[in-house]
Amino acid sequence: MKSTYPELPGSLLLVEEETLARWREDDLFRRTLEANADGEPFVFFEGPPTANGRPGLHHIISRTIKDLVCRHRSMEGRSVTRIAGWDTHGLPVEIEAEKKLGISGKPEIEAIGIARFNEVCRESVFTYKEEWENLSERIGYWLEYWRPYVTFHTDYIESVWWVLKELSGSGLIYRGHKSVPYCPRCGTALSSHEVAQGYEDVEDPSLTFVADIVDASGAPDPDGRAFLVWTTTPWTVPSNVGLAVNPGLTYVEVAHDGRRLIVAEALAADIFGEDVEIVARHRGDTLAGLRYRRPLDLVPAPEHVGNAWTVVAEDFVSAEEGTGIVHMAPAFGADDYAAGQRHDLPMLNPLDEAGHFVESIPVVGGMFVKDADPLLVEELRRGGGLFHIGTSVHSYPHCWRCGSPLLYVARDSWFAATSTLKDQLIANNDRISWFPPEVGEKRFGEWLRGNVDWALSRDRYWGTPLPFWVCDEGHLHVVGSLAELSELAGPLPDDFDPHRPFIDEITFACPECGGVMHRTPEVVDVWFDSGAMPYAQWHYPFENVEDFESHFPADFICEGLDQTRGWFYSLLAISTMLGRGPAFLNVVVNDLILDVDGQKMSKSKGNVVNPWDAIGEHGADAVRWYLITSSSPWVPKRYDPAGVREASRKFFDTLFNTYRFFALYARVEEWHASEADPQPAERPFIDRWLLSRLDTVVRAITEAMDGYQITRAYRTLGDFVVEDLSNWYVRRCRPRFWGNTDAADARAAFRTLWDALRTVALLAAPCAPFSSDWMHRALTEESVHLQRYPAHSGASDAELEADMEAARTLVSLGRAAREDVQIRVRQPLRILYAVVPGGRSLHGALLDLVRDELNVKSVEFLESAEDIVRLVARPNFRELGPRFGKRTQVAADAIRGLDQAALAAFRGGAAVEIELDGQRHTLQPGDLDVVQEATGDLVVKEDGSYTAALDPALDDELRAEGMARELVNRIQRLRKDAGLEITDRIELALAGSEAVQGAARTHQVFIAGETLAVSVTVGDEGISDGFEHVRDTDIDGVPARIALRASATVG
RNA sequence: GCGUCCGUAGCUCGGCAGGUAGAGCACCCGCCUGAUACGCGGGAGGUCGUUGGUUCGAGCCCAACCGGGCGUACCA
Repeated sequence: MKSTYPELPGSLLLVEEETLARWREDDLFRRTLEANADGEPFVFFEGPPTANGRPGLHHIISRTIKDLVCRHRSMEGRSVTRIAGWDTHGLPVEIEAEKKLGISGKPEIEAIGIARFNEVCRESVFTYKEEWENLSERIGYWLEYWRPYVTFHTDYIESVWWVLKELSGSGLIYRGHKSVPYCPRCGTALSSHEVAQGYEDVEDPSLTFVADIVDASGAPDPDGRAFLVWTTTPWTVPSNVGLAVNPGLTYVEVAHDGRRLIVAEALAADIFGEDVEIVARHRGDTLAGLRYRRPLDLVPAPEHVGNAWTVVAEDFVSAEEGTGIVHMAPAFGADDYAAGQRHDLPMLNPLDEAGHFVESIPVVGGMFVKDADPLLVEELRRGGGLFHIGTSVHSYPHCWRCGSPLLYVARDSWFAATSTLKDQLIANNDRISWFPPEVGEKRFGEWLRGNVDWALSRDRYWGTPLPFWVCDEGHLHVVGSLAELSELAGPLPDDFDPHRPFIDEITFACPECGGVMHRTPEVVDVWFDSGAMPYAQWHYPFENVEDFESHFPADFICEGLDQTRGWFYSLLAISTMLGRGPAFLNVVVNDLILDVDGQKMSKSKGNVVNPWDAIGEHGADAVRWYLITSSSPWVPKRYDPAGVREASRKFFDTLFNTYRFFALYARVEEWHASEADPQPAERPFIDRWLLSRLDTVVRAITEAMDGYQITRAYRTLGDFVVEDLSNWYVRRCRPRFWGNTDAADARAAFRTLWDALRTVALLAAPCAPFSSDWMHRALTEESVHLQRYPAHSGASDAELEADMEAARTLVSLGRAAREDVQIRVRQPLRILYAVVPGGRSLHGALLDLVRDELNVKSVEFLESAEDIVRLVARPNFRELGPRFGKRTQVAADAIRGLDQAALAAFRGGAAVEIELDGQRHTLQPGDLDVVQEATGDLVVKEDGSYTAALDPALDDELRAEGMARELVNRIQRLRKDAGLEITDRIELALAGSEAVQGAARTHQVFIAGETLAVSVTVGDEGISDGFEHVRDTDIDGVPARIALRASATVG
């Protein structure tokens, strides 16, 4: 049994500190895992962050959601495995290492040596590991950091190899020569989802050049005809080997400066102006096969010329932009490459690995491509081939890590043939529930429908080495395990590190031809690492086979929207290629966190919020609560510290105050939950109401949580705590908690409030794990995180709740009426007339409650006072619409026009008709509401179908009572100022005008009772020297004198 | 360009299968002040981005447009 109810620490921050210490002491997280070890699994996958970057505020939102969902399921008894993960390979790490070593680019890396370079990578991988772990702990994100999966660990790599071997076995791995996005700085190709991360608007040259037509022998065209060609990449012009036209478009020859320039007809006016001189017209297909002189003769002609420098017909050519004639450089463009293959166009690639022209090229040798643009334009001008040069802004892909503009270059790469499984990818995606759905259906769905093969290889150093060995004959052997490798190549050392450069040295005899097999030098795309985590986190299939089977697929994952093409895709692509269906079944997507002004947070803008600052200022629970309740996770969220403060004040302060109230009196009265507490059915109306509300709230929250509508769930809880629990239940029930002579009633009140607080703690636990745990321990001495989440019992009573709703609405209206006539609530009034929709009327305790709240002697429901009532018809469009169609408004007008007698009759159940265009229609009960409006000297307030009419008339009796209440109010203030304890008894003397004295005498017993006065004397003569505290005061202009002293009588 | 989300009171956001606009904060007025330097009540404040359309009736459905975010795309 609870010995006592502890004081709340002074702030949320202190509550969190204290709770965090308890968790550490109790090793609580592990205990929750152990408690549910035999429960039905709820499978969660942690998307691995890179620990060589610091965690930001945006990480807090997804981590809060992850934690919230996992805690919720855990409280439902599910066994939730929450293995941490670290993404440790790839370009981000390598770039960091380059900086650390003060080098840049592949030649410098290789000069230092791959061994040394990778050593630095390995060291930097965990730079911020501790900060991540500490932040996770501080925000209450429970994750099994003691057994993380780490993508550079040998076991992990071995599982990735296994995956690759499986894929290879299914014929999904191939080496291809394709045009791929290529980062010249990093010297490697990128996958399409990496490219998607780096689009930026840039200003590029807009170049239009001339390509003179020649005949088969190379002689100029006798008519001086030439093509006009547009490009935004002048550096590709030396590599031009073809022009493409659309076979179906019409092209025109335009006389211009002695030449006849060919462009698409649709664009002629844009290029030459309205008064173009058109000399001839051609269909595109008739132009195909024409030869032209290459615009720049810098790159040596290839050995196999093929159809170089001829016009080809391609459907992708449009007349939207440029000239309608497309410059083709198959070495630098996917369309160009494909068309080149079709038409036997050669590839001219004068670039080195770093995107520089090779030294042997005249004019631009050794230059970076983008820097060469102006020189090439100048070169064109000199040869007479320049038509126009300008600039245009368009969005262009950049390296997602280093920011260099990407080049599209035809290169050898390893691919996974995902596009052959497009239908399965789509089918598997259909089995995933996305929150919000449109991300899955639209954004991700579109992406899948446009799926291209996954370029897996990276020409880099720090990554999972591709386990592909190739011999001179071109035979491929994929190694799927370390055991297999040692079988082929001899024993491996115990501490074998599968990374480069060591792995590169391993060779073995080709199983097919006996030749020497060397490992292909590339490493794998990091996204492949992370997408393989479902298997590799268990070192599957080498170990933990059962663990893996019971933890696939994930029931739930949650990451930022930016992972749509990242982790979400790699998980699905790999599981689909393995034939295992979707890797996850539910995914919550969160959007960006913006600053107060809606700007993206970025270091350059200096508007980044440090998560430690946010938590240090407001507390983790407040930040968590704010992030969850301010708006749905999937809409961009503006982070507003003022909003966090408000959330904190509103929810946490209210909840804490409610606890303080409970604890204060529970201590005084020494109440503890026990069998002696009355059963709910035996408790007063308001207790049963609160318990009903609680059950309704539990049901609503459960439904919302099950549907991953966590924002809705916690808004519901917040509203309950503030509106129902604190502002209504506690406020109404305050007197029941102290000095209550009805012991059963006191027990009922304490028990109800205790139950409510405890249930709120349980419900809040997933979202606000610290304060809920503090409170739950304070109430029960047990951690909230080892309890079961509340299940709704069906105890809710809709009638009860509707009655209370009606009462609260009437109270609200009554207050508004008092406001109108400026009569404060302390002044009693005679009567309130009330109308409640549906003919509901209130009785008993509820009626007392309304009378008490409004301080009126009686409340009458208007059936009994029809002489002061006017009936008003309110048409119900929902019913009338379907019945009257176009004439709904006419019918509504007719109903509004019904007279008092007709309405009274209708209310009484008689048949009433309206006439429309000569036709009579009998009104059905649902067609209209008959509402009563008060008339006369009453103050009337309405809200929907509610009406409250207050009689503001005062008489002497009411005035005296009002005065008595004012006196009580002043006496209480004086008591407080005098420093008396709540329970101290006093001796009281009152004096003042006739009104004061009269009221004091009439209501002496009342005043004494309210103020704990053992004696009351009235009149000036009563105030003698013996009173320590004397005060002259003023009650609405009436002077009064109050005197009191502590009584010797023990209370 | 295409796609998607968003646009509702000064600010942050609700608005449940279309039935005639809400909450919180801030502001103003009042009340309360023996759990709560907090609370309560009230008030003012909106042509629901614009324009059309469907409908008896549109914040909600459709179309176009405007503004913003994000995504996407090697249209050279």
